[in-house]
Amino acid sequence: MKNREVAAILARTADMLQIKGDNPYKIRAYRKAAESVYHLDEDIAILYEKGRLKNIPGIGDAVEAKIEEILKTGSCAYYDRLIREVPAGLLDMLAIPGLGHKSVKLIYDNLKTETLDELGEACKEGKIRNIPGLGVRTEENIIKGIEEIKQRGKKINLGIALPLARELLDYLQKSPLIETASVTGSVRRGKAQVSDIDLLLASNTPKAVHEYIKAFPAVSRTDYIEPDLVKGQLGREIAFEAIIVPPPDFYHSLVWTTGSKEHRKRIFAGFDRRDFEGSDSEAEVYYRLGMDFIAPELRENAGEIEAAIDGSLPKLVNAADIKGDLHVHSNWSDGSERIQDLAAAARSRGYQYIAITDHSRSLPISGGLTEERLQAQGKVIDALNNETDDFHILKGSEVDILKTGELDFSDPVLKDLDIVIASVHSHFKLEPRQQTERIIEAAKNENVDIIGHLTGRLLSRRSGYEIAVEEIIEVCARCNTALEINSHPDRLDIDENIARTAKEHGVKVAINSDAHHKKELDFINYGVITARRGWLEAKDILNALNRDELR
DNA sequence: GCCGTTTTCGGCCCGACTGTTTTCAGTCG
Repeated sequence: MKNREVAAILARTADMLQIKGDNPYKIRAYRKAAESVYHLDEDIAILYEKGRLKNIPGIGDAVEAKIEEILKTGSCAYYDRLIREVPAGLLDMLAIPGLGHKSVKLIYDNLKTETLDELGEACKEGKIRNIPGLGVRTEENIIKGIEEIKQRGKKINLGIALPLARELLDYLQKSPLIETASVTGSVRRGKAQVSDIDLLLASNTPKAVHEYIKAFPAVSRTDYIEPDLVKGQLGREIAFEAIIVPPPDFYHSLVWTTGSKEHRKRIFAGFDRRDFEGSDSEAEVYYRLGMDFIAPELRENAGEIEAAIDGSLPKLVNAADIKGDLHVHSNWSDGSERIQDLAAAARSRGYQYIAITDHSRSLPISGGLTEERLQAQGKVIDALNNETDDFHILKGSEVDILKTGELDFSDPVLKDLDIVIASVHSHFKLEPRQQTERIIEAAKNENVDIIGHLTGRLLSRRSGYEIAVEEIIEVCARCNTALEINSHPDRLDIDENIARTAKEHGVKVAINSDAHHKKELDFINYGVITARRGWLEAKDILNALNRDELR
């Protein structure tokens, strides 16, 4: 049982209690406990064995007992009882934007609709508008929300898929039955969302490999087996495929299965599988194809084949090129760690600098800083910087772009900071023209260095706001304002396409973690993958600069 | 249900928008 799964049970407990209309503070307690468990640095099972669960903030006697039960049995009686009281479909309804726990309960009490489909039907029959407190707009909103959910399908964010794929890969690589193994498919190409996890294995004993795969603890089901293929499920909802090939075919198959389909179709046209037998690397496969090695992230038939033939592929940015993180939240706003602890974590990653960029005052839920507190924070940072020469904490802010395009701090205050990220956190539904102007206004401010999460998309939850991206990029190019690749796996915003456009216009890109916990500094890897998919090189990246160059 | 450098009981981040109302509850960030 992983931290993530324990956290999910606690979070669903909170959801069900909320639908039932239980004590709001109890609900918040469960949410907080779920958050804490999710962000633990250590394995919760190990903490439990050491008897240290109660050291976790937000976990007291009651939740401790439940976690103990969950670790031992996979669930707990309290949770099971709630499941019987609250139909699972009601939790799905919470994914509809604008529909919260109260409305879900209200609709259920009146109509007894238990699933998304039933709810959709009720809307179409005009039954929602008859419920006191709800109206036609709510009805329309629900229909739209359900459509969006259906359209998204069952895609998984890379942030979930990649760690799982690596875990399974680790396990497979330990087996003497398997000569070589790799993650492959869309996960290997680093797509922000994938539909399944694919692995490629080289082995002469596929049958024994089947048994070995089935024995992996996270494999919950194997439902399709052929001599060279195992299809199944990891955990409760993630599909995987393990493709088994004879060792001499491995690298050809790796190129083949990594895809994309369009890339594969074009490069292998006119070739035969036998042309690649015995290749000892992917580079050799590409060599036999008459072109340079193409990094997996580029294999989308977006010009990479031509570039590989004429030797003009970009030298893609690597994680090792990143010299610091320019977007991190401390416990001065909604982060959970002290500035010095974040700095220590960044330093141990080999960074030269970190920027503390807490929220500004207009975002009260996040504990946004007033100008006075921002100045006080600056003094704390000065003092920390005085203690060391080989690492630097930059004074920054993630300042809110207000509805008008004005910023949440005055220019003199911003001018004093080392780095300013301007981001939209409110009024997502402005007219496209107004929304575009609003961001352009911020990008033009000479104190703004970076525009944060440009489109505001949240993968699987919310599309970005409607803006004229290219127009904003042109302004950024003129005003020397950078764009952010927000590396949070729920955002990956800007995406690879916008990143590539930015590069073409000469706009620098900052790859930022937006960490709220020191552990989340690791998110940067997803940002690097996205940058690579956008053809970016180290010279395009703001925080690939050394500390002195950056300043 | 958690927590405590005045508390083992009585507190527990907040402000704005939306859609429903006709003064406000629900949702969001």
